[in-house]
Amino acid sequence: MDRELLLLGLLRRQEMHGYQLHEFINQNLASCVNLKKSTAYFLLDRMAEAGWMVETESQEGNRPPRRVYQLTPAGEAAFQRLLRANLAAHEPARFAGDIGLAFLDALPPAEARDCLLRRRAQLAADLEAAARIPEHAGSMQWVIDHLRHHLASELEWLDRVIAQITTSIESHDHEEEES
Amino acid sequence: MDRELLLLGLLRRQEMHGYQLHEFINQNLASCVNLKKSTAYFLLDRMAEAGWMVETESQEGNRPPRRVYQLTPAGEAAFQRLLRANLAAHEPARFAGDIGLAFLDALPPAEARDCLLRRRAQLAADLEAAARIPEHAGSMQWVIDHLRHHLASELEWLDRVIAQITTSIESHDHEEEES
DNA sequence: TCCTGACTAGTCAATATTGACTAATCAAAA
DNA sequence: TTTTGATTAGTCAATATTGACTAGTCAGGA
Repeated sequence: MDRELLLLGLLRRQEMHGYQLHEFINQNLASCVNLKKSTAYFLLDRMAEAGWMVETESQEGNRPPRRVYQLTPAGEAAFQRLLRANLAAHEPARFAGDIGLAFLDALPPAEARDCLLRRRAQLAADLEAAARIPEHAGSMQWVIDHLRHHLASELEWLDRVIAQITTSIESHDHEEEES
Repeated sequence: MDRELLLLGLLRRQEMHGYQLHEFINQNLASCVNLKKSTAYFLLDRMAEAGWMVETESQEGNRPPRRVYQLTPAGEAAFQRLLRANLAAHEPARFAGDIGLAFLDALPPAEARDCLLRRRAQLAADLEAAARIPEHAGSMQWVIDHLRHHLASELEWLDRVIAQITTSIESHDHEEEES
């Protein structure tokens, strides 16, 4: 449903062909959705079927022909409906990374810490990358702000986890010393 | 991949049947994964196929027969490998709710604010629910802590968004007054 | 000029995921 | 007591998603 909203929203600003849509999304909106090319075409075809948009073949030079999609009034109506639904609902995020944490005690603490430090490095890199994203026009900027806020919050939390594990390693070391 | 890790990790503590696994996950680990019953059975069958676990039919009383799964050494090895991979990688979360925000300017500000206030209510309710989750044993507690931290951070951010929209509505009102 | 590797644009068979269903058991109300 | 609704346990056909592929274009170097 949300992916449809995204495609509709982009086509609403200007008509585009499939490849272009997929490209734009993966470049600018990777933090919201992970949309593969084949999925994009599937959704576009289905929405065209539903009368939300019309396809037009377009040959530019002698490049391969491209299917250009443009919104119909029914598509605009669907956009309005989906937009309100999306904004009004809180879709909780799923953290696949928490699955590992749930079984953290299956690993010797020192090794757990090593793994998490590698995770931290990636997270920190992502945060820096997010800090370097240039300003975007209009409300697209909210998405970037959110990404930054979220990554910063994640880093803060991960550091707390690592600190606690480090403490537990140290106290364990002391016990070793004393025995 | 992560879902496999989850099933392996649970079966590692004690053998369980499919329904029980699905039940436990949806009760306690809904913040990490959204695993439907049919998906759970599909994954369990596949992992049994791969030799990571063995199925045993078990009839208790005259209840319907249940398939109980228990880990093999190959399953334990897979668990160790997947656990390290999961812990060492930062899997960025996707926020489907950001798609709506990207098109926020398609709505009159007052209406956008109404929608977001409804989103806020849900988020606040989720946060309160998370605050009431009882303590869990061992490292499962990290998952709950993470959920609480994340929801609090989200609420903080959403409040900032709403505040800014409210400001823009007010300044717009003033312009109306002056004209 | 001809080759190579990257980009453009899209297809399709294989996989993964889900919703809707069956079918039995149990508790408790009518 | 028999009917209703909740719970347990799992199946399967329909949908959704993906990875691997085709096939043309273009730019630049040998």
